[in-house]
Amino acid sequence: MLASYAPSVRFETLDDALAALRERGLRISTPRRLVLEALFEAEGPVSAEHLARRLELDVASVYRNLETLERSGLAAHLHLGHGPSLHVLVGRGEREYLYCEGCGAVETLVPDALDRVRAEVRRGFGYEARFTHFPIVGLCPKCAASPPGRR
Amino acid sequence: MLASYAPSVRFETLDDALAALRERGLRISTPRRLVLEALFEAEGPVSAEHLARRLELDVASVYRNLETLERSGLAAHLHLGHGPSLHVLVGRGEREYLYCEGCGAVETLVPDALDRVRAEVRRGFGYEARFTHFPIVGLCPKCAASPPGRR
DNA sequence: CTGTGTGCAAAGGCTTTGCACTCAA
DNA sequence: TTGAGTGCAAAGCCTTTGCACACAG
Repeated sequence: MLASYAPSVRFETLDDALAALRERGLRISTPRRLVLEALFEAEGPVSAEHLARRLELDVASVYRNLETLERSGLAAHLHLGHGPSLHVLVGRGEREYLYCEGCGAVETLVPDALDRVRAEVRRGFGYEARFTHFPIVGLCPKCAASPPGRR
Repeated sequence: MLASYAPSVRFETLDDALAALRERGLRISTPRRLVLEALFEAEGPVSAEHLARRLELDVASVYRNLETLERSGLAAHLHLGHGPSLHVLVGRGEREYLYCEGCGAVETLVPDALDRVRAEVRRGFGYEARFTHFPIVGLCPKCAASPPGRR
């Protein structure tokens, strides 16, 4: 139980992901493969702009591919504060983050780390909270300790 | 205890707010007063565009005033899903919301409603979660019950 | 009178869309 | 061979900025 929002299928490897795309009748163009590889190699969530620059691809193509990957259940995007959307691979677990508004740090969480928080929201309001699209934002222990530091 | 992010000063009335602006050496122009009044009358968070249209003001002026109000601690903005930022008055308590990604419903919470959720985040990760800037997003009881309904 | 705040217009980030060409299947 | 996917360019949202004028204090 504790349904969570884990993907129903897990794509652990690049080949798994490519196979899934082929099964959907999608083609494996060079840009598409590059984007997918870059997501596999990424340390954390990345922006379309970042991928385009790093891979020397047109940003429009990157956006279209990210959308395709998202519709295929291979990738997802999330919002950390202001600025561009960030993209991650789905299927290897880590989909939830804690974002510190003080120092900008992003802490990657293991899959069920927020289950107790979700349970608390469910208990109080009946809402099934998702923290995948809009992660929990706050102040990390260090920033929470330092001077009031508004904003 | 349970510090929360309640404003240190409370502005219950329009006159309180106007006085606070004057104290800061800010002028009370007609557009500024209209924006403030509209925020006092608003049912919930509103966009700059909405205010501009409703008040027949230039949208740039609305944005500037919202920023001024925010810097003065009278207003705040938050992000509910995609789309424009939404603005609310600070100082009358309600600053936290639950947003349903299924049906778009926005549930306004009383000031300390999320204290137990915050406590759970603190307990688990040492983070001091803020839900004022990026509210908790999920599925309301009704949407959580209905078919899987991705997205 | 002074300079803060205004409307209008232009520009700036992020993202999407139109279009003709390329290349995966 | 053919249409899905590409690069390039333009446009679309949301928001900010520049500038000359207006008006609050």
